[in-house]
Amino acid sequence: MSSDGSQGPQLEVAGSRTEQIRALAAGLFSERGYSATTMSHIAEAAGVLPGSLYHHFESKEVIAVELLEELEAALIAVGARLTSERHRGRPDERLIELVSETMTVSYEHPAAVRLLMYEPPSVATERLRKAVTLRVPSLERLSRSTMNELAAMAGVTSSDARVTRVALGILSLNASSNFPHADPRQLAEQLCELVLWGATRITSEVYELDSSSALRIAKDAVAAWGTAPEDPEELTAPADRILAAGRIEFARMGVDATTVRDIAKTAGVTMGTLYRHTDSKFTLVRQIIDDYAGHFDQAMRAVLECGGSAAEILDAVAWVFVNASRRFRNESDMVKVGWFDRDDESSPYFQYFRATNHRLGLLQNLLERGVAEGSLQSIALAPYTASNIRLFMWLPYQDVGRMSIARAHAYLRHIMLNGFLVPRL
Amino acid sequence: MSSDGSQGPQLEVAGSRTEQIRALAAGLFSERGYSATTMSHIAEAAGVLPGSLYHHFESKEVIAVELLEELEAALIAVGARLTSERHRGRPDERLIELVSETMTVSYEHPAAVRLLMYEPPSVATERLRKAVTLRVPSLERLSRSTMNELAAMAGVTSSDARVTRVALGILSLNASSNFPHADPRQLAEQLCELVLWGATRITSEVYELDSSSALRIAKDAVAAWGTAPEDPEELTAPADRILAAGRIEFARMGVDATTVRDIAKTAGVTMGTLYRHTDSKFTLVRQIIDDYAGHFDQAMRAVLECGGSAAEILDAVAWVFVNASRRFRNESDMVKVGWFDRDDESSPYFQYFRATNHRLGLLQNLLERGVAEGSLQSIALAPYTASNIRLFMWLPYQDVGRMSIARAHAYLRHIMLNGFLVPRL
DNA sequence: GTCTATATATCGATAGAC
DNA sequence: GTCTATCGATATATAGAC
Repeated sequence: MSSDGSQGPQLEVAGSRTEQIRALAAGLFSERGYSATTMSHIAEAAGVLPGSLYHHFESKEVIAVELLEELEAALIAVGARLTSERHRGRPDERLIELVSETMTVSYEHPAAVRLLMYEPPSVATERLRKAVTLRVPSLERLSRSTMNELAAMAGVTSSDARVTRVALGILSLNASSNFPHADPRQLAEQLCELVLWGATRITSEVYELDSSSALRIAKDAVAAWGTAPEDPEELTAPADRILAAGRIEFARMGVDATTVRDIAKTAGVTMGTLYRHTDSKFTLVRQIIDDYAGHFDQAMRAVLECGGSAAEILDAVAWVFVNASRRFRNESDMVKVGWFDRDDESSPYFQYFRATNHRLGLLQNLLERGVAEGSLQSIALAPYTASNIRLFMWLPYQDVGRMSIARAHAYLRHIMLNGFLVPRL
Repeated sequence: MSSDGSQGPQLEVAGSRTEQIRALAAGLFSERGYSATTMSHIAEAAGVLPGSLYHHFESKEVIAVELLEELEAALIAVGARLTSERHRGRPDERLIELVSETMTVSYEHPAAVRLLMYEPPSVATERLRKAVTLRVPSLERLSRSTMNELAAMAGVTSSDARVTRVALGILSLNASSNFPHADPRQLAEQLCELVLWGATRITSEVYELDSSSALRIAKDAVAAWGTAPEDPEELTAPADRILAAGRIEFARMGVDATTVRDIAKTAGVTMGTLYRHTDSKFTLVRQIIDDYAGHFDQAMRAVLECGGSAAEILDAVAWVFVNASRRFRNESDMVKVGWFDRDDESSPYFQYFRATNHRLGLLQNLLERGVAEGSLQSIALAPYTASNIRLFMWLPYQDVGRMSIARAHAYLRHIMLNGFLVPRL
């Protein structure tokens, strides 16, 4: 169009007004989230009135759809490029390349990544739902073949290969959310090294872990959580019904998209009753998160401070994580979204993330101690390792690989301590 | 529910708040029309804020749907009642009863009638569209059997019976719109007498009408209208394309619901271009209506003032009407909606309806002259007769009976001059 | 059942670049 | 003369809270 050779004005270049505004919207979406960003915010950023945005986009939602399409296109481009370079280099290097390139795309499209991974699609219309289910067959093929090659070399089961591949895919795409300021190459290398080679140096220790006192402490602490009666129908006290309803609805739709009316309905109470038992939606979120945080923190601290070997404690931590992501499935979904408000003191998640941060420090100390003791490899001291371990353990393996608690724990024990490349016995 | 015998407060009686507000909305819809009535207007009438209305109705549209359902229920009730009284009385009296009862319902549900007949359903969602296609089988059966009985008695064709039945149905339901303050019984009697027995006394005159000078004048005037090139695509001048697009869109969607963008799109021009050729949507409506009004008025006046016999002129007027409702089909649809603003000086239809009113006076004079001459029956002097004649001639017979111009004119000639009960030769 | 606040969206109309 | 981007006003609707 703009290269038709005539001397006419060539306006349809990259920086069209629509693209400018889309980019501004992307910035706001990635900072504040989709629902918290209003058309007025976007308009203000663009220096126009809200109504004027509708000259450029037919709705707020299509902005999101377009951003997701850009992300998809970028991933397809990476897939195409890497496919043409297939078989160049060693498989572990190619894996790092794959992860690194995906992470680079993640950093280039943080708004879309946030939309994709953190904003529950239940709120959206068909169009957005479709845009959110993004498929990149070329990248999937590539990661499958690379992991299978690695697995074949090392004699690892194809099941482990599959779970590990999916886990790496999630963590790669989430890079820009999880590590807002990291270098994708460096991050990819550290994550892959951790996963491929694990954190320990002495693999023979592994087989003593089942009887470690750290694990016993972890199991006791987890058992103390009890089981959550998740169904509000089964509860009698209105306050409990409301909390149970909140857990379900907040997790399902996201806190922003869940209305107080939704919760009242699920709880089987009227709005009036609801407001007699809680003072605000904010408080409700706080109660749910604080309850969860208390249980989780208690278990984690008991384990982290128990004085076992670094490897034993790491293994016990894995137990806590695997159990927490099931017992507190709803709460995990909530804090996943809340992650973006982690530094906002007025956020209901603020306390939770402060505690998380503190525990991350304890994990870091643990890793340092392990290296000093000689039980952990020095890779454990790389800047992102503690976070990578936490994120890797935190994945919902019940979905990723339809794994039972025992299998998920065994898998994590193996990956964390031996690494993917060591065959399991 | 409220008669459960307990001593609890019995609040859910007929005048619930929701019903009160629906009634207020009905009043506004019937006065100002559906699209011109905003939720703020309704809220103001109810003494609440606009948002509060959504406690009672999930949307503005469902208010309309509910009103239409009330109308439908009322008609079904009439159908049931009259069905149980079937075969009582003479068929002409039963016809009057049927029309009268339908008109009574029309007066009790003026808002729904307006929605049903005057607000084009193209703007609505599926739900309203469905509510607008209202069927009352019992009433249809009843009117069919009554008309067939009359037809059989008089030896009239079943085709005439069908067209007449549909025409009476439309005019009955529209009574509250067409005659805001009439008595339904009286109106029904006059309409039925006109239709059953016609306006003339001397039926032999009829067969001279084809060569009357009034009819020749009417035919010449109609021929002078030329044919309208309705498709904007075929026009080159932007101004003409815009007018043609306006005619189509305004008629299809109603003026209120048609946006300037719609017109620009149909005309194949941009908004900027449109506004260089017309100054406002209002002006566009005016231009279309005034053009139509000019053509129509010229023909009508030529005929009404031509000095033939009353019967001849009435016949010639029928020719003009039948042709106008085809040649100016779109404009007819527009003024049908505009009818409600007929007394509003700021309406684009104001001039048109002033002229209409003036012509109605001329028609009235004509009828009086006919009675004085002895060619028309004295029924022609009843208060609503001139209006009834106008409305009856004005019906779109191309739809009502899929009739050609010639057949529609012959039908009207027969009904107006001889009445339904005289068989056609 | 209502309030207050505010969100998304529509629409008539216009300014101004080209 | 045409099109892009915009304004200003306002509509429908939602949501938290009481």
